[in-house]
Amino acid sequence: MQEALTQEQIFVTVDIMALTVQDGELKLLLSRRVRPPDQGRWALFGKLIGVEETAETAAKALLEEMLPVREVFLEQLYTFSDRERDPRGRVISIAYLAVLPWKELQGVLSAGDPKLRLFTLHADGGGLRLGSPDGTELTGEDLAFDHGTIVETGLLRLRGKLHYTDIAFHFLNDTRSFFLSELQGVFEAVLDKPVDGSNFRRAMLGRYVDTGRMVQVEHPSTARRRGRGRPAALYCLTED
Amino acid sequence: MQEALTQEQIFVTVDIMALTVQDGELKLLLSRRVRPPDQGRWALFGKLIGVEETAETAAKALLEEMLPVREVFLEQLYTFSDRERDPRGRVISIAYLAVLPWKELQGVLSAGDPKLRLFTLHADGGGLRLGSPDGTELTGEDLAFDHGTIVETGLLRLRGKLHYTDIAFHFLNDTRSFFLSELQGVFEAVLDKPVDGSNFRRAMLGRYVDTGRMVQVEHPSTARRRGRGRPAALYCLTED
DNA sequence: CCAAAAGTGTTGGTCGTACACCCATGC
DNA sequence: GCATGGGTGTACGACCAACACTTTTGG
Repeated sequence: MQEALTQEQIFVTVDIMALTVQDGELKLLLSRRVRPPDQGRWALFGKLIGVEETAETAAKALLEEMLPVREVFLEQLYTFSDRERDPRGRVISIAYLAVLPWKELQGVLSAGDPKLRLFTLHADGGGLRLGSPDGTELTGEDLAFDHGTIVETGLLRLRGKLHYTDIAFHFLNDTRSFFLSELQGVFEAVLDKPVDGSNFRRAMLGRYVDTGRMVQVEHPSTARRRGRGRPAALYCLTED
Repeated sequence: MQEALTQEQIFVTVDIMALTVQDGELKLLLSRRVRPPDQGRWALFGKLIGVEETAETAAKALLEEMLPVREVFLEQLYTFSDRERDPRGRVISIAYLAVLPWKELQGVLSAGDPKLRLFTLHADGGGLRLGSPDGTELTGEDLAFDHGTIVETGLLRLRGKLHYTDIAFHFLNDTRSFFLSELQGVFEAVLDKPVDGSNFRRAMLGRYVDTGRMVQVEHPSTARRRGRGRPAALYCLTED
């Protein structure tokens, strides 16, 4: 006979830190809380996990609640369990990092829900700096609960993983047709500093083209013009 | 008025993957389960989180239950939430990685509790291989619950962090008096492959001695003899 | 007892890769 | 103005060779 488990109630939630790159800037999707606690503050998306859900599936479900069905990059970040992180009780949060192409979000945001907003995300030196087009400037402290801490953790993780994983590609609107400069723009937005084009090109060509994971699909000379400057080559990510 | 939370009962536990290096081999501390489910199988240490505990403090408390009070390296690994991971119900586990100097464990193990055992840990290619001095050979599948998965995750994380963190030092019996070869032994045990002594020395001297985080405390010529071969220099980790 | 061998610690070099930084060229 | 390519210097790891100092071995 196996014993039954007994434990005082602990609530378990998932929180999603949804990121995208728009206009060369890293942006974080936040929602304004409409009720206490922390009413009126900006927060990550979160929900309680159902008994029939894993943390993964709960996070996916939460994302799909607001986005058209589509596969997005989702990765577990860290689990936060400070006693005072939620005044409603003992709430443990499993935080996830989501990476979205800007085009995915465009539709959702153009609906004009004032409770949803994209904030530019910077973290030079001490803390976070969040900005919105209407001039609002926030720090990590201004976010609801411990969400400032979560965002800091996520940003560090993202920056680290940029170099040795394929995570940057998930920011692209179309992985089957993009310029290297677009990819470079993602790197620059995430790292929040300029990247040397020459080295970047060499690195990507060596890491992806030489291994067949990426191919040039259109030669610049045959392409239609796309704005100023020398036409760029189009690349396509191959799936395997 | 803030709403009360309601959620069907989900249990939250911490599980600890405790590692040490002994005789040039990476070893994992496991305990044999004395009751169902998975009775008789080897498992990580785990316990339910109390309402007054954070995951961190719960993990620390669990470690101290079996070890003399002392600070050990402890780091959150990942949170596992598969629905079928525990037949007793909906149990989510926050897994922690603990790094212990062999000398810390020696006392506990010499007590002779047959429910505790150190297994050598290898992971070449496909899966895990766990070995014990009595000839027992296990794979990840043989462990209780999903603990095989947890151990794989932890090992990958440890190997990655070895290079850009100070985690290796936590395996040392005495961080105030050690040989570089001992530290190199830790690297070789964790990575499970030989490490070039020349580069290792250069890297450590550059990374730690030149920055003042490590100092040579005894010149070989003035040292008492310590076995065969050329006498080695003693180093000491400075705290800051 | 002494000399050679074997084991361990330490230092040095070369080579290829990768990145920072700069400059040149094509369109 | 932007995309692309080339070149130099530096840092670091893989791999190799030599040397320093000790214990062990065996005549």
